[in-house]
Order: sequence, then C-alpha cells, then structure tokens
Amino acid sequence: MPKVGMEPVRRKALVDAAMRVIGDHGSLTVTMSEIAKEAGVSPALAHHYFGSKEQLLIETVRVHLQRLRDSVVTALRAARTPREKLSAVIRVSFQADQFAPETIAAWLAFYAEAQRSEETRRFLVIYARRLHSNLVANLKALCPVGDAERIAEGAAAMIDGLYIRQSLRSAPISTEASIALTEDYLTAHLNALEG
Amino acid sequence: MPKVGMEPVRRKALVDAAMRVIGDHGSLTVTMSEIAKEAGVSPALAHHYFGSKEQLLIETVRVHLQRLRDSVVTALRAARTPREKLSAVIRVSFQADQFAPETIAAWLAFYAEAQRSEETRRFLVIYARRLHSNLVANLKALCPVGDAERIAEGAAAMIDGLYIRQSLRSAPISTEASIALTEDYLTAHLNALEG
DNA sequence: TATTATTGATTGACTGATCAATCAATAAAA
DNA sequence: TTTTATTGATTGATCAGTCAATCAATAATA
Repeated sequence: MPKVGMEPVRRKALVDAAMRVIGDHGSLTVTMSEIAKEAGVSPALAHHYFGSKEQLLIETVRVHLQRLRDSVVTALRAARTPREKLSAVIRVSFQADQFAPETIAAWLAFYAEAQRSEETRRFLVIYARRLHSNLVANLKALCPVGDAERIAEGAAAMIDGLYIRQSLRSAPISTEASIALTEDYLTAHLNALEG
Repeated sequence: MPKVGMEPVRRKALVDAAMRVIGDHGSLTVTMSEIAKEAGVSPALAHHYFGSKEQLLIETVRVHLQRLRDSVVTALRAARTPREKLSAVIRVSFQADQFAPETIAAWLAFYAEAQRSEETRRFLVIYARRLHSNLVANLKALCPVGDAERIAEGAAAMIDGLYIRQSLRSAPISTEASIALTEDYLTAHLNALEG
C-alpha cells in the first residue's frame, strides 16, 4: 500500500478544513473543491472518504459539538459547588475558541442548516438539551425545581442570544461582558428567590 | 394579458412568495424558479422586475424588517408609561406572526445570509440597534443610564436567543412563556437596583 | 537480492444536473 | 405605433459525484 493508514489523517484534515472554510464563508454553502483545496487534497479524495458532501458536513458538525462537549465535561469536573459549576458552564460557552468570529459564523450556519438537515437538527437539539440539563442539575441545588427550569431556560436563551448578536459584529461584546451578563442573570434571579 | 401598472403588484407578489418559500425551505438557498412559481409568474419576470436574485432577496429582508418596525411603532404609541412601553416592545417581538415557524426560519436564514451579504448585514444591524435603543430609552426612565445599557443588552440577547431556540423545535416555548421569561428578566434586574 | 503481485491512496478528466441570467418574440394596452 | 407585460427557449457557469488510470509501499516469491 502507499502511505498506509492515511484515512484517519485525511478525515481529520478534511473536517478541520471544512470548519475553516465554513467559518470564512459564514455559511454551509461551500464547495467540496474549496474544502479539499484547503485540506490540500483533490475533491475526488474527499468524496472517496466521505461519500457525499452532506456526510462531510454532518461529520463536521458532529466533531464540533463533540469538542464543545469535552470542554464542558472538563470544566465541570474542575468545579466543586453547584454555583461554581454553573459558572463553569457559562465560561466554557464563551471561552476564546468558541467566541472566535469564524466559530460564531459556523454555529450560525449550523443552526440554519438544521432547518434542512434532520441529522444536523438532531445534533443541535442534543446540544441544547445538554446545556439545559447541565444548568438545571446545578440550579436544583440552589432553588426549587420549577424555578430551576425557568431560570435555565432563560440562561440558555441568553447564551445563544449573545452568540447570534456577536455574529452581526455591530456592537461587539467582549467575552468578559458576555459572561458578566449571564452571571448577573443567574445572580439576580437566585437572589430574588431568596429575598 | 398585459394590464398596465402591474409592476407594484408583481413586486409585492414576488416578495411575499419569497418569504413563504424561504420560510418553507428554512434557508435563503432557494431558486428564482421556486419563488416565481409560488408567485404564479415566470422566472424571467422576476428577473425583469428585480434584476437579480440578490436584489429580490435583499428587498425581501427589507420589507420584512419594515413590517416589524411598523408593528413596534404602533405598539409603542399605544403604551403610556416607560414600563408599559418596555412590555410593548417585548410583546411585539413575540407576537403571533413573528413566532410562526416559517418566520423564525426566515429570520435565521437572514442572520446566516448577513455573513455574506453586506446589505443584509446592514439591515439586521439597524434592527438590532433599534431594538436596543427602544429598550434603553425606556429603561433610562427607570434606572441609571449605565444599568439601562446593560439590562437592554441582556434583554435583547434573551429575545434573540428565545428565537433561535424556537428554530430547533426541540422544547417549544409558548409565546406567553417567552414573554414571561423576558419580563421576569427586566423585573428582576429593576427590582435588584431599587432594593 | 531481485522480481512481481497486490492494494490503498490519489488524481485528472468527465458527466449530468441545476440555476441565474439573457433574449427574442408575442400580446395587450395607450 | 410605441410602450409595457410576459414568457419559452437558450446560454454559460458552477458543482457534486463518478471513474479509469497511476502511484507507491509492502509482502510474497524466486
């Protein structure tokens, strides 16, 4: 065989290239040629390994969400109290690599794609549920379940909203300011319940 | 068939058709043929009146935002106190037609398109600024300017976030629940400042 | 060691489909 | 007749996907 065992190398290179191209482009309307060129291989090879453009894009979304998930798991392990864990979830959502313009553009593109691709939608629903349940699980330790659900709903919406607003680059909000806004939301509501 | 004075009729029909097709499709990746067919005319006529697909789509975004703007203006006029005006802004953001699945899909598509089309981006930035300034203007009557800016930022993010989460149709939130969440956000923060 | 068979990796060239855009032609009104 | 409305037919570009052919590394064989 030639350089045997190229498959995993190429698959990773193509997925990474797809992320970059999608980010640049700000949309999933990218060509296999662009992705392949970015990865330094021929378009034919991309088809050889992924079968179709859709499969390559789906794999890209999957890997992207997997990475985010890993970050969350690590951050949660490092935090001790429920309140710290809540902060950890927020911090990860806005950490540097998630907040890079290309990453934000890619997220937006994934959301749009979810309207058409059932599989992409499934991945994003899983992400949304995970975010929600991570929040609820820790809020429950601090307030009644009903309130926990409601506050989690609001916090998740705020996180996603801060994201989408970043994508317009009109009034850029810093990572710290985004974290502070979401933290304030939690604090204000938890205090309101105690008071 | 040529009845004279068809231009405004056709333009409106095509823009409305574009909205429907985009909503169905959940993306701006729609063809002139689809739009024209939906409007009951030939693709050639669409080109005749709009010159290009991009211009038709831009006009569609423009009309869409214009309608939202009109709703806001009307609602603001009907409200008296600053607090009522804040509620009016929130209510309009989630009113029935804005919350229809196709409308949400279209919004999402516009956000994604803004990554590529400078003109679409300009329109959305104007929308974002208007929402922000409507909120700030009325918050200023209830709290210090600095806090008003911060609270407006959070409320706007929450509104957009509730939108984007609706697009996934995973845990659908009712109009009332969305309004309640945003209202709670305002109330909690305003109370926190007074207390 | 030299030869050969085998096979994964890789690509250039091609195909078929799709689509935006153009244009020439026609029909109705002014 | 001149202008406006309208369309069918066509063009040119872009792309996803296919395929036959080539390359290079290994392993079996002589």
